[in-house]
Amino acid sequence: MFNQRIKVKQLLSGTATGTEVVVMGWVRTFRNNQFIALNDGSTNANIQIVASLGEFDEAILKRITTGASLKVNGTVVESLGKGQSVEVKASKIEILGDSDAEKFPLQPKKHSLEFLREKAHLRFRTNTFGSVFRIRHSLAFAVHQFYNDRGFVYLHTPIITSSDAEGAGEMFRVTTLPLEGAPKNEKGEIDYTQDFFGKGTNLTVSGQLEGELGAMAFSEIYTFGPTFRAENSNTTRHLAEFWMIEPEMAFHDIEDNMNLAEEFIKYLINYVLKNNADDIDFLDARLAEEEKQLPTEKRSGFGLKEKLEIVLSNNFERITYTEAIDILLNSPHYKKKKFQYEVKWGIDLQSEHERYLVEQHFKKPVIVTGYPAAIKAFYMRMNDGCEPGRETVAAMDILAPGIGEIVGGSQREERLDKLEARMKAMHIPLEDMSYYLDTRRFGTVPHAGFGLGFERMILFVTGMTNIRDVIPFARTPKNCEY
RNA sequence: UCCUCCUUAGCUCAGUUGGUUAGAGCACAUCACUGUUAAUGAUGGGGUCCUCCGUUCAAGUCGGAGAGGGGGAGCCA
Repeated sequence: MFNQRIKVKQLLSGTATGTEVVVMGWVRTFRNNQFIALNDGSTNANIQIVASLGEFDEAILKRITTGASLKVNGTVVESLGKGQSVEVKASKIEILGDSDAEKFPLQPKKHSLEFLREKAHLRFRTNTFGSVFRIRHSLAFAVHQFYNDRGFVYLHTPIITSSDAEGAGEMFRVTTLPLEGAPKNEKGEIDYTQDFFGKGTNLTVSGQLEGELGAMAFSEIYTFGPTFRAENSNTTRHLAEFWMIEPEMAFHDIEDNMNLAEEFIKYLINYVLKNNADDIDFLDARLAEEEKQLPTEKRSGFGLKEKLEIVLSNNFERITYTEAIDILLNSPHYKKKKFQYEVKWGIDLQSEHERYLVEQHFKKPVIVTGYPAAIKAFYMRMNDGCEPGRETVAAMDILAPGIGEIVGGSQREERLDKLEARMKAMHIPLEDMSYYLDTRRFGTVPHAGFGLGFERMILFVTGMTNIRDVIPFARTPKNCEY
């Protein structure tokens, strides 16, 4: 058995001096031909290995370079140096894997995130990405814990789908037909009846519709999986492949939906503050350092930890779309004509409008409800008693400082006649969606749900600003490395 | 897809009104030192100045096109 080692995190959290240990990890730096900073990914902290002068072959010491992997036998001792309380005095050092220091791209110095993005396979070995991806793991775990504790069933919705009615953007086609010389039908179109599934199929853009089918039996379900959008979006907030959490709840109205979403977000933040305190502290310090480089007017004014604690201790502001428009119209910003896009009832809120509401006006997360029906999806429930010409739906978006839309959800239209009318008006073929309409035909109930962009949540919690830095291997237009 | 900025050593960057042999720190090599904390000191090697085309006696520097990247916008999570 090889793995009889102690992890660095455990070793640093109070191993008695005098204990004989085996540690394994990768060299971060080798100082003074004596002191090895060894890291195994369990924490950003390194264990200092002391290779006392004269006790090791010159040939071995030569091979202890940044990036090399080591197995070290030694004794835990109180450190004589100042930077750490304990260290391991090595009795035996074995090189598991050499690392040519001239070619290894990571140096004991600050690298740009852009550079590390190109070295995505090695960036896990840096402090920043170590923290980010340990937090990503924790958040994923917390998602399951949150819903499991509340009796939700984790439903695996399909990744390959023949449904394209969601309309949430361009889809990636899934096919085994040859690109050249694909079979054609009489109309000269590609004949998908000869394709693998006998019809056209795509990668899913959302598990929501299937999620609704599950909620109509289990009462409460959630999905948590990858989704795919072939939109040519080149921003710090979009990926072609991203992960989404979509709970769907029977017997819930829009208010229940908001309550759950707010509770969920706070739960995730709280979980990470408790379980990843070191990583949050590191990212907090890193962000503070970055802020110092910025001109005063561009600084956010408070730290990462502070921001998360403010979110935890305040209720999310809840306003209607109509109120949001009024706030914008009465804002000094509007009166000074600083908005690039027109503000009037009926528009979709632009990024600049959302940012103003969240970052200038309320300075905390905001839930906007009751959007105009004309700009929202077919499955959202029509609000009753609307002014003619101002029909709204029971939609809700949660807007977060620095991120924008982090959650999008709605109460679903459970009334068959209204749903069918809406689908017809939006030219959605009812026959293709018969399975979906069955939930309204047989024991329909009020229900609601939302989607939380997992990577956007990670951005918020880590204070990172580019979504490509919070997913291990980012897929974006013109970029699919690894 | 649109707007905008950027691309100089392995990395982070400097490079004057266009002018001879393009610099610094880190990294790397050699030596010295040895309880260091991104160790330190000395010496040394290291360049398709993103690519192509053009202007000019002369282009890292000016112009055009292209590629890659950053930021913003649209779309959205």
